[in-house]
Amino acid sequence: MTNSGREDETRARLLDAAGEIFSCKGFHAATVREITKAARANVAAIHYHFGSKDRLYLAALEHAHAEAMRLYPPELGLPPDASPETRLYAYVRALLLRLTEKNRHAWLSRLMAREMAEPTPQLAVVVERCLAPANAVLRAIVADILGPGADAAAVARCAQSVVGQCRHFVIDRPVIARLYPENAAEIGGLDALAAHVARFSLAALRGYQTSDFAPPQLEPHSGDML
Amino acid sequence: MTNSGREDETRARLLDAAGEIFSCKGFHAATVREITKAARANVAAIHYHFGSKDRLYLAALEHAHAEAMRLYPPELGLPPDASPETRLYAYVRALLLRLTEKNRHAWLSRLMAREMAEPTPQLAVVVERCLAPANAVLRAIVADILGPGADAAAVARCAQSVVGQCRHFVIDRPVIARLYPENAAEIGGLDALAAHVARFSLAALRGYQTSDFAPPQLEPHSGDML
DNA sequence: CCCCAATTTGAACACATGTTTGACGTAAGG
DNA sequence: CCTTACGTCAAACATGTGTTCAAATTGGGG
Repeated sequence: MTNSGREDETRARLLDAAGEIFSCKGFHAATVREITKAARANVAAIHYHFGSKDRLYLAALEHAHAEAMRLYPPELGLPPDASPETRLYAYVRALLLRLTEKNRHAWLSRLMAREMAEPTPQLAVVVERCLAPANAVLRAIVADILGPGADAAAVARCAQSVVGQCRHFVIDRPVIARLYPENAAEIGGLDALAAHVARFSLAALRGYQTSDFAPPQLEPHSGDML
Repeated sequence: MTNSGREDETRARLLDAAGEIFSCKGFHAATVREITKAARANVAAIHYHFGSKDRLYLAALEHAHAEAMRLYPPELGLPPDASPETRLYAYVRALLLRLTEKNRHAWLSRLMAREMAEPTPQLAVVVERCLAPANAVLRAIVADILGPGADAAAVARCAQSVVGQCRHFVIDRPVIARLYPENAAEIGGLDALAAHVARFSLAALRGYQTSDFAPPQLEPHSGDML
């Protein structure tokens, strides 16, 4: 302690500052000096408390994961007898909330978003443990709406269509705003976005199984990909 | 050799190597020495041909943009009398192709994807010039399917829902694969993905206007965001 | 043949980074 | 009071970075 009581405090400040700066600038662009300055600590404090910049990054990710799960658990606090439509809306809204969290830890899930664009081996496991339970909940909701005729692949694809919309509206928000410069606010706030994604996805799920869509024959692409 | 004729060749090799390495490791993580080594050129060649690492990055982005537009133009080679459904499928397929391009320039659109996660001021303009025309095409298709009763905001949101699905299925593919480890191939190849996104989105657009969905009242979130 | 401009090269520079060191200050125990 | 352990701090270290420079190399023209 330096002193009594203060010992863990700088560690916690370091964790918070690291999460915020890592999420804003990425792992490489963020410097330990910037983090320690934001945390009002010395450069050596990182090595003392965490060992290295890498381990600090890992610790910040685990901390963010724990905080996100604590604030927005997959159950969402809904009554178990809620309709699938309500549960879908609640799931979408909670996901958007987790992705845009700006209250105490503005960076909670943005770290994970950045990880997906530039994955690091150790953290894939963390992402997996964080995303898998929530995704199971979503698939249950989707399966309920699709009905018994849907196979697992269709359920999985539709669930990812829902997640993809949410991630895009939040993560690519600066790009979307630039695409509609005249009326950037047209896209709307979080609740309007949640309503749109839920409405769009609900209509999609209801008409998915009975769709008469058959992909037309187009000129084949040169190389095989994916 | 060094002279005459070869002068532009190293510049082209530099451009190719820069695009590949920048797209794989990001701007900060990529080093000029790695790029010049991949291009079989000297470190000083970057400064000689482009002036700096930043300008090389900008040149690589513009080069990638031009190549992507040349290979997969927004018109998609469809007959002008094609149905909106066919045009939607073709647009989705072309977008997926652009995002997964692995033939000659595996990194064509991945640079843009990385830019969105970690935007740099100068390149936002490039992204804007690249994405805006294609997005106008998509909005026209979406407006056709939605019908005359849809306002601009609804069209914009639905168009972004389509784009978001495509980006998610391609960019977050490693995450999706980890979510379904038992049957990773279940999601399917590019054509299957294009068929799913088109089917999902078509059902959504057809039912969007006549949807009876009303967002249920949930406990409000603490902070206002976005 | 020799000179010239363009291009490439290896080596060095200045700087920022992550990391380490050793001293300093603060409490607790004898 | 002295010792000890722990946390903090400023300063320095080693390394890798982008950048720069002058010499070397190339092919074409007088």
